[in-house]
Amino acid sequence: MNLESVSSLEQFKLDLVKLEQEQLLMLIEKHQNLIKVSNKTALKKLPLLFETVLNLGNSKGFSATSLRDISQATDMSLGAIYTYASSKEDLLLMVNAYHIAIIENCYEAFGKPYDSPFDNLLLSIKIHLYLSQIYRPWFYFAFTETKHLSKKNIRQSKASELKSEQFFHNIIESGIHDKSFREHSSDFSAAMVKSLLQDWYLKPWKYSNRGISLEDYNLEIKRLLTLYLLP
Amino acid sequence: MNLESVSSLEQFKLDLVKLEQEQLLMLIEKHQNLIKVSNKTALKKLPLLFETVLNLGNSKGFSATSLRDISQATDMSLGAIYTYASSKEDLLLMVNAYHIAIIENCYEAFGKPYDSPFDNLLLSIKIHLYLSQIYRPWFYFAFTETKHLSKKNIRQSKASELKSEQFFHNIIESGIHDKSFREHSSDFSAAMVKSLLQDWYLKPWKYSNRGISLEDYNLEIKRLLTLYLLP
DNA sequence: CAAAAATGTGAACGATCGTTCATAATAACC
DNA sequence: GGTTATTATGAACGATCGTTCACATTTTTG
Repeated sequence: MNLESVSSLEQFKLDLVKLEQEQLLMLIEKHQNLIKVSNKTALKKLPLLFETVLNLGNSKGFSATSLRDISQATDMSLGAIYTYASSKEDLLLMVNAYHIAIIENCYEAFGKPYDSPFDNLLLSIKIHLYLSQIYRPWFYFAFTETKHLSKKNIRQSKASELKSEQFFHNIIESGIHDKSFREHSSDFSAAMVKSLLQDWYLKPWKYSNRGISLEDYNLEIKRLLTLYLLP
Repeated sequence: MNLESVSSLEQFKLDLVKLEQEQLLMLIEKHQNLIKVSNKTALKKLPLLFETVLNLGNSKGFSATSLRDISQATDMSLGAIYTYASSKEDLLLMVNAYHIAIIENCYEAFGKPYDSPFDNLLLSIKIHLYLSQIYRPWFYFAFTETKHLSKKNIRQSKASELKSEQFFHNIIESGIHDKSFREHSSDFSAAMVKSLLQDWYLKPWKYSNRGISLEDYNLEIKRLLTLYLLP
């Protein structure tokens, strides 16, 4: 993952594949005590299982989704599912851990490469938009189904949320500090950016109905921030 | 409900009481065929039932909430609950219908009283913030639990969402038309306003942790829109 | 290709779910 | 205050849930 990856959504998607494989393998090794099949077999079938959990979970809710639903949708028997995950809750945990790992890794891979805070801000926004476009089912799932996690995992989830907001916050602070940004509340500014990014994956139907593309949306955010942040 | 109601959250809350009673009674009359007790009895006990559904639903999800949970939390027997609602789904429908009725009524009561589009916009924002503060449990519930409704009700829910966004959209359009606003995309501007309002009730913990009050938040939105919309 | 290892199968189990209903308790009425 | 109308109760029922496990099938190995 490098600055060229972010030249288009397609390029970004391509460059993600390697990271996905790595993270999936790491996940399997971490949960080895709960997985009864070999790494190779798990690597092959877990993606389908994850995809199905997200699809069914997003359409009828995770707790309303039965293992029989998942079994039918994946063409795996009930017993087979239990060789890839030790329980229904475990399935949830793995789906979350997998996506969180990819996303956090992706953020770290880019960092803040530019001198200009504004450019760094725009880059982070683009990355976030791309990620939420590609993993939209998970972003939506994570938002609406966090309540089914344990208290510890809910805390972790909120922390991760704050961490990414802190990322925007820091960039904005540095812009205010070097006088390239107006003196706004960086708390509010960061929250605003996050809420705009959120709207994109929480209400996709709104934007697709209006024929607003990802690039359009990205551009509008840029226009807004230009007027709001730059003197 | 009039312009004085919006002078403070407390005043707003007071003025809502009458509307709440009216709408609850209308709801009961509408669902009379599914309610086995007298209007008077229903009027007395439904609010507790609604509150409990929202509380439990928001903490563990609606489909993971059993009628035995609700029974325990309300000190009503299983049988008693079935004299106020004919099924679990009905409970959900009534909670939704009740709150939607109040909120839509509230919006209609105010309309667009000012000549200046900017003033009308600020008023609508304040009303929305007040409503989402008072009925936060429902706003959150409606957002995360829509998927448990029937397809018809989901369509209705999205329509209601779009309707309220259209309200902001129209105000912004009129501002652009009379040259008091800059020439932005009113689609994006309206979506931005909505997503900011959403963040307030979807992530309340974020703002309370930072000691940001409702009035603070309202003011920040005003500052943003001043820079973004006004020439 | 036969033996061994790995993976897949789905009937069966106990728990819990939404819902009903015969009956008890309470309130309303004259 | 006795009678009727209204509301409350919770054991019981069938359906469905997550999970297990004895066994069948497939793949790998030597």
